[in-house]
Amino acid sequence: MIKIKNDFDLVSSLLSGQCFRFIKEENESYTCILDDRVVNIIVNNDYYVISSSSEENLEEKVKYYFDYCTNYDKYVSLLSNKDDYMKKVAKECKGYKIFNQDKFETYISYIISQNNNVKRISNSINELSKMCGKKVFFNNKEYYLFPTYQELSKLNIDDFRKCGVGFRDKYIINALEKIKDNPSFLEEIEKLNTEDALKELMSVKGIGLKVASCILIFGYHRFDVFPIDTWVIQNISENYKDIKPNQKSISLFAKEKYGDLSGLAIQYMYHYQRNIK
DNA sequence: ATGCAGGCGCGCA
DNA sequence: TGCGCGCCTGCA
Repeated sequence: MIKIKNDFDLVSSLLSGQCFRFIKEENESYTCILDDRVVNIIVNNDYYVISSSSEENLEEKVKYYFDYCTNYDKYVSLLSNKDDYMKKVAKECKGYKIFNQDKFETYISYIISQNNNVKRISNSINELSKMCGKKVFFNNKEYYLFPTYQELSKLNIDDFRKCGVGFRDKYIINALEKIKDNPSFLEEIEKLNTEDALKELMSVKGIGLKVASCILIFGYHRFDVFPIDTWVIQNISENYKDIKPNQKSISLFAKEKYGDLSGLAIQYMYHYQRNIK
């Protein structure tokens, strides 16, 4: 068991939709499956009290996952200087963080997320994990880690269907084949600039701009890519009257206005529109 | 109960 | 290049 400082908004960051593997317990604590272990987090005013199925490097692990290494205050103040509306949004989003999730897990999870709702996405991911992920016992309950590439590759198209991924079954297969052809595919993305990284991810049939952007921001912690969805379009059109409410103009606007932090800026707008306002 | 939920690929102009 | 359509499926 460890304690870490409660200096961000765990609950709203979890609920914002960036990760799919957490459970709210009856005692208001949260149980999350983080890569190689299960953790339970009790929220106190000053501390998060964290217990885990594995104590090994627990503090390091948790601090990395919940992004204690990034100085969000600096980003909030940089963004606040850009315009008045962003100043208001950033202030409200101060506690919102983008986690450091596993690349492979993000890659597969966001393929499943397309034209889908959070509940069913979580369901499918849990089923996949149950079918081939490692079983872990924690507090007398069983949990299943997200499968590794090797584990997931053992499944066939019917198995994916059984997990409820629907028509995305073939997209997952394509994504796995990409790694089969080039085992360091996901690592190589890291070295590319954002434009090339998007292009490379989109070379997988089943990954379009939206999914590729989600993978880069949530799996690679790239703060200069922005998944644009209806929430963001709504927010921009309500607050920036001279920007046309479509993908292209919003993308151009965000790049020019917020530069390297455009992804974080758009994420703040998304979060504000969907969860705070 | 029909359209939607954090899209995508395809076929057609 | 741009647009409309179908697609799994559970849920409001």
